[in-house]
Amino acid sequence: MPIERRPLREQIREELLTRLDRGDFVAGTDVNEAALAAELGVSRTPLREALITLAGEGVLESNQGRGFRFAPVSRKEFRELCEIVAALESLALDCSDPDHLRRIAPELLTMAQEFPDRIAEQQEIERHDDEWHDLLLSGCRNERLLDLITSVKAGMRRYAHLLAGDDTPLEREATEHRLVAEFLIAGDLPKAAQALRDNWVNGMERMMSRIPSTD
Amino acid sequence: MPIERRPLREQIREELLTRLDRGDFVAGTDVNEAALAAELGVSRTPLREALITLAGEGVLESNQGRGFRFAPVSRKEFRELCEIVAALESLALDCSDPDHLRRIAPELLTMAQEFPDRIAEQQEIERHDDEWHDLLLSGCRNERLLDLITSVKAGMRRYAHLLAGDDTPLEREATEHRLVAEFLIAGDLPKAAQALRDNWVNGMERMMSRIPSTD
DNA sequence: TCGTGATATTTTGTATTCAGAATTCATAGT
DNA sequence: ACTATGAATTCTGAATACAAAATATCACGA
Repeated sequence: MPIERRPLREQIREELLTRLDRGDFVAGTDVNEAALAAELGVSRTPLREALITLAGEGVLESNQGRGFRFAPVSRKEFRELCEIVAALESLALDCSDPDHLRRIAPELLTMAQEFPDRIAEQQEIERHDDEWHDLLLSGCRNERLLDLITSVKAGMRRYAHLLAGDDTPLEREATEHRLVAEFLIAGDLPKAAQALRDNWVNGMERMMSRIPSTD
Repeated sequence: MPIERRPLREQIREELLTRLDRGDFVAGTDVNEAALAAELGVSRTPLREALITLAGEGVLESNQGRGFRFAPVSRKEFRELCEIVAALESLALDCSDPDHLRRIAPELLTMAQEFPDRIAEQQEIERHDDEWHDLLLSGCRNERLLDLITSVKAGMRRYAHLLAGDDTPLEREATEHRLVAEFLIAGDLPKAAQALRDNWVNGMERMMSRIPSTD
């Protein structure tokens, strides 16, 4: 087996994203490069490279002379991101091999049904949801699109911890996933794509109230 | 007036993109950081920051230990990018204020009609096309989406110089722009969005033959 | 002639240093 | 008491230095 060797900047980026998921960072606050670098046990150089990457993904903002800060959250931006991901995942479905979709549809249905319990940890729920979406898009032949979706979703991670601890979304999520899977089994791609978009729109509406209304 | 002060990495990024437009770089070749930094008159640090940004936009690829290289072009990827931009611009139209669209529609029509002559320089044609699209999206309220479109289009610049010197696309381009504008004047958003998508699809098909078929 | 391995050179990835901008703090003047 | 001014400090942006990895060079032997 090949042992893992990737640039520090990528490892740092991932570490920062998982910390973001945990809600370790407060939106709107600025990054102290020296302190963060020391905490991570790296120098400022690869840290800054990771910060620049994250800024490109919308996780951070940068201002000349005053460094980086975690981009503030807002309902407006969250709505914007959901609209974008909905359109992109819908497109990904269009770019997928219909045969492949039919083949994985049963698996998607199973996953939707065995949706984790509401007592499950937030992290577990998110992991399960991610896996479902990953499987859904596994047949997409547009590689650039998959990369783009990953990148945009990184920008959404700032909102992850705001959702934590809400019950109602769960069964709703499961229901919609089931719906998408059933349409795929029936071979009705347009309906599946529509249901997928609805999933994002509803998810958005559901979470909206938990986001500070700074706008 | 406030004098312009932006980070070196951004200026470098732009310089590299304009050189890309000119076809100065050969796709698939790797970047020599020291040489390029010297040529630009900067140190490797901000250059690398720019390279990392461009890698995030798909202009470059990076491999552990062997630095950056200009991402190879392929018909497959070009098709993928066109599909993405078509979907995103179409979405941007959906996110736009209908009143604003009606208001700018005449201007869009005018611009489509006074499309630059075929003897105009390639650079001029591209500038005109960009301006048209910028105006079209000027009413989009989804700011994140606009940023994303800009970013994806940066990734497409690698293909810009491959198109240079082709005549036929010109009037076709103008026709489609006119079509979109006319639908907007008529207030028929869905048709306009469809025409816009067609513009990208047709543009893609037209250019396809000029891209080396490495895939 | 081709391949193999040791050595030299180049180039990247990361750390460190330096200069200048932004911020903070204290002090003087109103 | 409050504002303005300037020094001190902190932090970023950029340059330089260094270590490790990759590549090139070359000698040697099958």
